[in-house]
Amino acid sequence: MSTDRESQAESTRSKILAIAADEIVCHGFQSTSVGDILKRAEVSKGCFYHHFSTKQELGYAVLDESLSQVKAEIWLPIINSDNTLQAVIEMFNSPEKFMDCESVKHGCPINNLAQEMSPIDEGFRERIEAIYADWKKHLLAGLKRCQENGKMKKSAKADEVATLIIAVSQGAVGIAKNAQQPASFTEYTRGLVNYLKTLQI
Amino acid sequence: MSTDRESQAESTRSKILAIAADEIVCHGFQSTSVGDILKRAEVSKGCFYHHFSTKQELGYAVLDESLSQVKAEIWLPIINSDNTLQAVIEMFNSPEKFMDCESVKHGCPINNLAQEMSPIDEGFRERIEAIYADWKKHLLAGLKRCQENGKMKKSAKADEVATLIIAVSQGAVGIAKNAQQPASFTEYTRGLVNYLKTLQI
DNA sequence: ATTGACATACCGACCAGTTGGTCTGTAGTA
DNA sequence: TACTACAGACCAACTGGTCGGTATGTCAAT
Repeated sequence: MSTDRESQAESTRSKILAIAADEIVCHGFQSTSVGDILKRAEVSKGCFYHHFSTKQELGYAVLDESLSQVKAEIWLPIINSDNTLQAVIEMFNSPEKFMDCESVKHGCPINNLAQEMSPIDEGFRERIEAIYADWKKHLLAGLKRCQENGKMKKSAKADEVATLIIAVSQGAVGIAKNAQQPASFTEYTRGLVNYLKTLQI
Repeated sequence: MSTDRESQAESTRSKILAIAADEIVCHGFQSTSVGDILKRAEVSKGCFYHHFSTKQELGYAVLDESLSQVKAEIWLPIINSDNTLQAVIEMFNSPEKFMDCESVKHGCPINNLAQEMSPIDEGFRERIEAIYADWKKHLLAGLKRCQENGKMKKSAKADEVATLIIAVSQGAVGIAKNAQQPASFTEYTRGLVNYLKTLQI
């Protein structure tokens, strides 16, 4: 059967990918050593370079395949809610439901890569910009639905609210990462939450 | 005279410091090579390690002596204004007066170091947290002055506004850095500006 | 059913280049 | 003589990446 061998190979690949993702959030991309990934994954150098032609390609793969879960875990519930505005407020009120303490300390993996790699690697930049654009598009759609359903004041400009939410969340995640404690996230987010409440009907 | 020799040494030191600061904003701390600094500064290794005992100590010195000017250039005018709220709005409306195109591409140097080094080096973390706390303290004082002088609604909670401003500016700087164009800064900042205008009297 | 050609998945020694850092030495000054 | 300010050869550790080899499987021809 080809399946056994192929699925074995696939699991090796995803093992490398998962460990690489972890190493990258901990040390950043440039300071992540391929050698360290090999050790933790208990995989030979030949094996690694069979699956990924360069370290850069590994980085792209981590971004594409492993980090798409940020969207699924954090943004999708908000986007798909029938009351997006309320869902955003709840997320900021109870961040611990979405982010554990570890991820606060390491920050948003996408934001991390954005800050480190965007100025020096166009491949990273393009991918990350696409992610931000995607978030904004869906968040905006959700907010407009709120306005149509009478859950959000129509006087507010939905696109400005959407970008405000994204900017604050990225800023607060960064500040909380620096402080190394989740409480800072709440502190730097409270002003936005209270503003968003004034937009509710 | 001792002065000649000492001032010569001091200028060597500050030359290293300035070039190191530039290298660090361009490549991040960990990926900045001491060797590259030596080449650009036209200085020998012995000279470098005479002035700085380790690369880490150089990083601290850059943070303490070189990057603290960010405050002076951007925040001081806002903090010292007799109408801080208005000054903040103006800053967000005309960011090009405060940040040239280059600095948009490299992002806020302090935020860069925060994101890179805070989780792995307590010395960097402490210094950066102190800077943020300082910004917040002075911004808060400025906003309270606005309230007392009847330039800002007293119904707004000054501390929440202050943290909101900081979070948005950090988030927007990061997003603009990723987009590699100043226009994004304005886009992700507009929502805040319009909110701040509603607080003016 | 057996064989042999071929591909996949992996192994690990090896490589040139770079890293931060050390050490010995020296020119000028006090 | 002793100290400061520098010079630069040198070093071990580590970097990402290469390359020849091998074990294991697929598949077509016999």
